[in-house]
Amino acid sequence: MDQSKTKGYKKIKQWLKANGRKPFKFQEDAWQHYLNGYSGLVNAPTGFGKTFSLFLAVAIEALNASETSNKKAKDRLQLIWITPLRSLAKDIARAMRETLLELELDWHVGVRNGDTSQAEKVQQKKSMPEILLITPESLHLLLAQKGSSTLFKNLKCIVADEWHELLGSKRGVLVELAVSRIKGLQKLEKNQFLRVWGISATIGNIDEALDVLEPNEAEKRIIIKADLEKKIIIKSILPDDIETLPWAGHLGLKLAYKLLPIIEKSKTTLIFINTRGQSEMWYQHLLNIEPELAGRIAIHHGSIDFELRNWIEDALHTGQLKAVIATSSLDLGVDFKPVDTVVQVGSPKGVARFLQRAGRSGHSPHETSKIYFLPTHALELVEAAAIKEAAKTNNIESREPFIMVFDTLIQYLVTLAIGDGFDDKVIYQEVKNTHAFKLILPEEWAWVMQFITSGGDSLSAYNEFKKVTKDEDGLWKVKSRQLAMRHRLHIGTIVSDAMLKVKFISGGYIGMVEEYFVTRLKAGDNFRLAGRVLEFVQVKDMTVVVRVSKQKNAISPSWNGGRLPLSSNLGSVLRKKYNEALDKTHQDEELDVVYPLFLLQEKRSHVPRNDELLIELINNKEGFHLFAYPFEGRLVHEVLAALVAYRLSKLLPISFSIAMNDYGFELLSDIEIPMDESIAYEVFSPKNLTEDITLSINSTEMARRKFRDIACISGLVFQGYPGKYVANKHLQSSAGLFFNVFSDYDKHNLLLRQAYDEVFYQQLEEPRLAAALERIQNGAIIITNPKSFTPLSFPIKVDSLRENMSSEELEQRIARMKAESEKVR
DNA sequence: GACCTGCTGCGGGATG
Repeated sequence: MDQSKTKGYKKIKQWLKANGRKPFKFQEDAWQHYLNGYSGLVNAPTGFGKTFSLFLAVAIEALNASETSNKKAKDRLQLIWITPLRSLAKDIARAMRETLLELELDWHVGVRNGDTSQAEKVQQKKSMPEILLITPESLHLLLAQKGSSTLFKNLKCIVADEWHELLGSKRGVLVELAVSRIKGLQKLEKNQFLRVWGISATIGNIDEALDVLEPNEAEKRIIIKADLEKKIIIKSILPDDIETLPWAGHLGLKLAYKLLPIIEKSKTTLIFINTRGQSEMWYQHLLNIEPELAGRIAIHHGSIDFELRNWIEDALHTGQLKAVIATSSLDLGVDFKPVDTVVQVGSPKGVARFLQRAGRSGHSPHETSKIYFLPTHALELVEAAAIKEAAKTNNIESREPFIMVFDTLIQYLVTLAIGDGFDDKVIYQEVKNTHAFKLILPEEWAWVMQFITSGGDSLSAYNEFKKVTKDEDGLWKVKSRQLAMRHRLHIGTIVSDAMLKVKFISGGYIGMVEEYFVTRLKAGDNFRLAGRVLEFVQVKDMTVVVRVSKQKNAISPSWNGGRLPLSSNLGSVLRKKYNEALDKTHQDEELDVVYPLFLLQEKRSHVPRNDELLIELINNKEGFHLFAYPFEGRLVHEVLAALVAYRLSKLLPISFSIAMNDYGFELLSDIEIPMDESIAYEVFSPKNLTEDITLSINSTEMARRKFRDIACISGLVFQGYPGKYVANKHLQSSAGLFFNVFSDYDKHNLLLRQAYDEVFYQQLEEPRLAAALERIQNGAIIITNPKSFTPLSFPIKVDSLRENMSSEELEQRIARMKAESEKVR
């Protein structure tokens, strides 16, 4: 049915017209489909009003129904808007409130998350706002409330904003489960209005993204793709001479001076750096080469105090700050806080991340986004060319949804049990209808139920694991109030490392550092955080107390963050660009600049073709090196190196030390490594892959480490109260205890199985590894014997040296390598 | 010809 003749629809169009705006076609598409009862997914570039496509659809519906809507205060809730970030909720709420005012629609917009005050929560309990902006965690907390099952009676729509961010994580599973429950509750009330919509940036598996959000194919579902091109210009910051760019390295300070004019001529600049520690170094370096920037630039990353970060975001927004150096902490929030210019320092490792960052500039529909790329080593210029091509052909990474995560399921069931309780037959069906658990077997469900009611086979002797019991009304509930409170504190799937807050003696928080970093400090030592040099005084009440230091130089804490491996999309385009660089079949200025390096690589060894695997055998004083370059990212290379080492050692007793980077890996041995074409095909074979991986790496140890998160999420381990401190060691050891008990007495424990699955599929990326080996089998293997290190092998060598050496020793070693290299020349 | 690596995100309320 055409909805454009309805009262509300006309009003919205008039209102837009009065503001000099015309809806995009995709927005009207979304309104029409929403009003006709569809669920779906909206996919459009940033800056085109994705938010308004759905928010206004719900508003139209409300305007159409305005006379009849006279609901009891309790039944007000119409729209749940899920955002992955608290800060986004604030910005979206503001925009919605302004719009509602202008539309004269008397609706309230509420925000519900960890920042919401107790008073406000009580108020919401009495009377929900019509629109509620909420995080996945807080939505589960809502389900954990007594009396929550009536809240969703008149709910019309659930929107998962930035759905691509949640999709590839257990937080996405939280959304799936909450949606399944709310649908079930509406079925009970026989009031089924609910439509489920996602808003997503472009990802490789957009169809699957919809399947996860609305798995029922019988529903009316649609994907609305905006037929709009966002123009993006990618400009590499090129060295005047390739020789100024190092062969190896990740910091990139050598080209920093080229950034100054860019910062100067832009009103606001966002500089993305890959790591927290490096962002501190860049900040210091920019101030050193341009003291005028003092007070006009700032750092923003995950270990800087929340308040300070808020201030920085606002100051950039208002133009008080000229530039901010940031990690992925500023990836999101594109639609509300655009900047003039964006710079990416070093490899972004993936196409999607790079484009998302680019989108923060030139944000309105007809502007062009511009992003500068500053390479930190020579080969990164090839990455720049590869990203340009991937962006042009829309070769964007997928986000793999999680399935069969029993820790999250266990948490969810206890959540329901501390709320209004649950009927296991009903919930089983609901859970089985989600994407995450559609493969769950009746016996697995029975195991989960047994686990939350009795603690399972191995924990049945302990009362604290008998969490859930059947009530007189036939529903499963948690009786203990203390247990319920502890559980509420633990809702969510993010498990953090032990961090200590950093605070001035005089008061005022600066940020966080890791526990282990502090253990190495003694009183009087200096370190750098949030761009300031701080003198360590003491640790008191689990807070690091510091004062301002007069020293200029200090160490930067390194935080043990996640690793960002090269995505396989980028890897494959990268291999292609290697050929074009040597053949000069390209139009990339970046490749022109690195051309001399490719010539040298070809002269000393070989530039691998698209369908080739290059193996370099180099023999020097250090020993016998084998380098191989699959371009699959360092996580895959880590496993691949162990696998090849294991298979070689079956041919002849030999041991290796292993090193890798995003492009390839190295095996180093004292004795000559047996290698020819037939051996190469054999050791890079996908045959017996799973068994050989298991034998070549210590999967038990890896699973044990994964189990820490699983133990926390499933509620086996209590992480302590917020603000109170539980030592990391304690957490690891008690999770380890459970791991041992389950391994010894409860082999069929599903949480144990999940730990191994997570190791194989997420950490080792077995499917990607298998695909890489398949590709290698079908291509050629080229073996060369260079006389010295090549442009490809050198960076791996430097990285491997760095791991075991101080920087001074490293300096000497590099000087020696350089000298030896020159002799050959 | 060549050095300083490792991201982000969340989080109590029932009862007197």
